[in-house]
Amino acid sequence: MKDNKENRLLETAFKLFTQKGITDTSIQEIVDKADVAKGTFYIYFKDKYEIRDILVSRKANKLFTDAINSLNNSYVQNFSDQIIFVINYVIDELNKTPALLKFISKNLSWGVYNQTIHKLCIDSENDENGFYQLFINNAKKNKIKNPEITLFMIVELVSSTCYHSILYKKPVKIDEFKPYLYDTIRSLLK
Amino acid sequence: MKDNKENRLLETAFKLFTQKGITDTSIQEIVDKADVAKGTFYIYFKDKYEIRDILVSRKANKLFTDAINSLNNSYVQNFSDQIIFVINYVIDELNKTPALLKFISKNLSWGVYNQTIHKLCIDSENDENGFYQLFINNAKKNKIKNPEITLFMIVELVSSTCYHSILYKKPVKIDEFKPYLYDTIRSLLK
Amino acid sequence: MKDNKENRLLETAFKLFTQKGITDTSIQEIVDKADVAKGTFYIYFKDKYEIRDILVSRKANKLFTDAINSLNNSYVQNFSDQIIFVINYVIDELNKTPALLKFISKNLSWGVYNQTIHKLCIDSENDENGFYQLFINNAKKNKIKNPEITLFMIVELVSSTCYHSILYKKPVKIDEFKPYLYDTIRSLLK
Amino acid sequence: MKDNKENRLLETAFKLFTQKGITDTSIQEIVDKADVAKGTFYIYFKDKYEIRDILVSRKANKLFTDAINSLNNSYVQNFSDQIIFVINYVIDELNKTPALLKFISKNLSWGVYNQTIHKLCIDSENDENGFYQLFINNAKKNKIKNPEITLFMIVELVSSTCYHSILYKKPVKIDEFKPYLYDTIRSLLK
DNA sequence: TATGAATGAGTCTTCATTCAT
DNA sequence: AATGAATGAAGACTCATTCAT
Repeated sequence: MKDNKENRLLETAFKLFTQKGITDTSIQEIVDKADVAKGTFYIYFKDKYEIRDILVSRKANKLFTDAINSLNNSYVQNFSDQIIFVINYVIDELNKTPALLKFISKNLSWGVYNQTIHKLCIDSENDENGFYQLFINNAKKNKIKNPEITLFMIVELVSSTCYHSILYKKPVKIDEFKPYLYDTIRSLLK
Repeated sequence: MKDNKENRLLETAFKLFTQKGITDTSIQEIVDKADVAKGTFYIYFKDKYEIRDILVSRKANKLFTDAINSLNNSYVQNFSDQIIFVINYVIDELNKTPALLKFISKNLSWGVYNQTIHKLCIDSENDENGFYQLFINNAKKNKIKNPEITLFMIVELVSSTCYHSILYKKPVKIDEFKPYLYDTIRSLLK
Repeated sequence: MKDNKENRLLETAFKLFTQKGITDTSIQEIVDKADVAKGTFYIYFKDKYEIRDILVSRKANKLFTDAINSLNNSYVQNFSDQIIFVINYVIDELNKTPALLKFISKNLSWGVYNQTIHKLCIDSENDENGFYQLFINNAKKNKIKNPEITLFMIVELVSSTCYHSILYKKPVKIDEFKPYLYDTIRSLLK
Repeated sequence: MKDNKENRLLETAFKLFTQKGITDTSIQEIVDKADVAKGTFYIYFKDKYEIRDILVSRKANKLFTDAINSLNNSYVQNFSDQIIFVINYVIDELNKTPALLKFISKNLSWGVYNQTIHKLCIDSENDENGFYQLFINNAKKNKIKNPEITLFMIVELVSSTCYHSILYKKPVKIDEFKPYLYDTIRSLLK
């Protein structure tokens, strides 16, 4: 990641967005902390919201790619185990950086999520590489009736419950919650 | 509900909040559409966010109360059936008014939800009346291991998936999605 | 002083004016603390500034009247001693209630002061009673060249220096300052 | 003084402050008359009161510096004469621009005055240059018992009486008043 | 590319004043 | 005489966006 002005703006915006929310972050603040002139912002971005979308996409992509890469470097073969491996990787990452969790959750709508997933798939040369492909392909082999709906439920259940469990430790902390979550996922994959 | 200025402000704010979001709604707009002077707003509310909190609480309370009342007027006896009855009632209501769904979802955090639930319980004369009590009590009788965590997963799964299914009809419409959802809930209650 | 609404408003306004200044005191605050309706304010007073003027006049009048009465009850005969007696009385009173000093100083312009003095004179049945008459008459007897200008200098010197000395204890406290002040006044009266 | 926006704002604010007082001058009015956009005001100043403080300091400093410079260019040697020379210079200046007198008087408290005087002293290379130093040093040589208190009385007497004499010509015009004032000062310096 | 002074529309908030009851 | 809900003008302040350099 080069230290050019564009990247400085992106990273500074990310810090501020996660610290105080998008609404409470002004462009003035971003350019000040990025040590860049105000006009420069408008050379690279249309407005605050463009920078937000780029960030969500970047950060989410990296998270998924890392998870898939990690899976590929492992020797996990069983389908359910693979899915839970990926989910567990992502949960652990988000548990390390709750600010990232908050940011992605607040801004990663199902639409954007789908786009992101879709992009990951079509961007990867090999169809097998993406999480979506991994899931759909294997789901068919495992005779899951409606893979897309099952994936939808898993994604929503995981993201929604972990959001609260990680950020507010309610009703229990994430480590305590994981067994219940993974049990439920396994039962959904049968 | 009387047509006094306070209520006009509340209802106008609700319309605008659901149409364009809280951030993009100005107090000027609220008072203009409510046909009330600007100063009048500040007689009744501290700011935009106070009006939001009152609305979330009001609307959510009504939804749950109506659902429980409807259950009490029915003859559904089985625990799982009761839970699904309540959920189905709420889903149908929200499906009729997607704006309400959007508004509550965006603003009803787990904390506020818990408070709302809690209030519903302690306000009711009979302990059995609230949804939370209904769930916890029956869950024990049905030997569910950790009722609170199970409820948490159900609530998050339902709210998160229905949000997308109702509002964006993705991945499928709510009517098509219901069977999958209720199956999953039943399996969680075993 | 009867506890009617008019007096409640006056006394409440005085408290607030001395505590936080006139600009920072709203009519709302006055009526709230006076436990009176907002409209009632406008029955008795035109606006904030009318209440201020009434207060200044009342408070200043009382101060001077008390001082003169005290002088009349004493056996001080010498002219300089009488003047200093009155000044000392006023200084001691203001030193007890610095809020009153601040309030009067900020609002008792030379014009209003003159009016006040004038009123005191014409309102009193006996010409000899007022401070102004006391000064002018005796000054002539004592062959002071220009009594009015001398009084002007004394009044301004006393009010200006005591304001700082009492309120800020700068450059010295009032008790330490008094000897210098009274010496100067005596030399002005020669 | 360059005709940039900052200076235009300062000078416009000064005019308005002296004409109608600070409270009755709105920022909108300042920027309108300065022919500058509203936002520009906030680039240079935090609020109305920052602009006031800058103005008081600037104007008062200039007045004192000019007076001292004028004294240094003269051949007045006697202590009392020097003090009266400076006072007379300042009175004449303020008499030319009563608005400046009003503005400084209302805002130059003893504290700020002292600071201003102090600054003038420590900023000058030669200790003898400031008015305060001039006074204190010579007062000692002239065996004045308490120079600081004497200066205090002179400053307060001069400012308070001249304020009324210049602005309201009461009880007499400044030219008529000067002899009495200077006599009093001379007697204070003995 | 890069700058940052300047803009001015837009927002929140206060508060003196009115008036129907 | 008393009320207090309602008004809306007026003010402070913010900030995304532009543009001449």
